[in-house]
Amino acid sequence: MTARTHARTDRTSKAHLRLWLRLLKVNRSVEAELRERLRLEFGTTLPRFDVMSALYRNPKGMKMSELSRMLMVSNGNVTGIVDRLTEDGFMLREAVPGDRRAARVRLTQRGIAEFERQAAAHETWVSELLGGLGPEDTQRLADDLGTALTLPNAERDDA
Amino acid sequence: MTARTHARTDRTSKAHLRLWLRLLKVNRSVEAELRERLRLEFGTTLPRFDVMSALYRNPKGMKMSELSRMLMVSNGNVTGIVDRLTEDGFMLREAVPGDRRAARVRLTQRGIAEFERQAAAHETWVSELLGGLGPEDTQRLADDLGTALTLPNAERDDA
DNA sequence: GCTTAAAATTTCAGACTTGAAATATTCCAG
DNA sequence: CTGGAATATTTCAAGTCTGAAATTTTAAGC
Repeated sequence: MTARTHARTDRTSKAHLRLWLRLLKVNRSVEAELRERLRLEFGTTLPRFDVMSALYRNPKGMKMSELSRMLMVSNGNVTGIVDRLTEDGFMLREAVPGDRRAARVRLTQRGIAEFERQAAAHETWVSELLGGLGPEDTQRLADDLGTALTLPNAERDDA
Repeated sequence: MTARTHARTDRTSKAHLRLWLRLLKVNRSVEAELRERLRLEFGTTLPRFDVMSALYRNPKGMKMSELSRMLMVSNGNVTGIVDRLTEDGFMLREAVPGDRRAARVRLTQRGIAEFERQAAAHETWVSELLGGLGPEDTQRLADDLGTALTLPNAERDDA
């Protein structure tokens, strides 16, 4: 390791750090705004929206563990959110035929209808909040972010 | 509004949405990994690290409301985190001379020393996690993200 | 001086989140 | 078929987070 190598490494890690802080700020700003609007317009929260979104894309339902893995949150966390959404009549737990341990969760008709209203507004809001980026920059950013992660977390679920 | 305009608008908002989902995934992956490592290596959490980081950059201390604004979290949230960090001897509350409502919070010597250890590891980790990006991509991404937000949240605090 | 609005902070209830422990069930080697 | 590892989920304690209400102090107008 020469002094020159150290300098280059250090500069790169500083750049990575700067990028991370930017990313964090954009993320927090957008999330804060989305949270506020979901609360005011639909009386719901971001985690609830996320769960409903995952189930909307999987009409046949998902096991709790699948939900947990896709959303990258803990098992216990999903339990509580699904509990509350179930109380509200937006989803329900079904038994899995071959396995009495597992439960399959899916949206009710009411849940589907409600989510469609929310999703339409959500897409508009996101586009508004990221409005500073034209189509080309947006495309390029999305692509670059796809290659950003070193971890083996890049699953093919965003086709 | 012609059909053509609608199509272009729709395509752009879909691209924004795709970007937002990518950003969310990168953010969650990196945060999950950083949280895990902070817990295992230092027995601390991301929110605690964030508060200490803000105070490290402001050695003279910050008011609770300044902390809250900079970190984009609620006032009540900061209160609890500062309480616990104070119990641990990493920071302390001082009276503000001219204003008996306000309190200034700053790191203790022990807090400074502890944060410096954490920050060094943190920078290494972030760079490792974003290792898929070379210096040029990193720079460009950071710049693009800086122009992403439409909201008036882009303060000049990341020099 | 008095009153009232504004500002700084804390408190609070409720939701979200984690990691670990507890439960229940399935799978499998012997 | 039986004991134990593995899997699916829930429960739990503790911390994080929010938005609103309460508290305390300051500032401003009259």
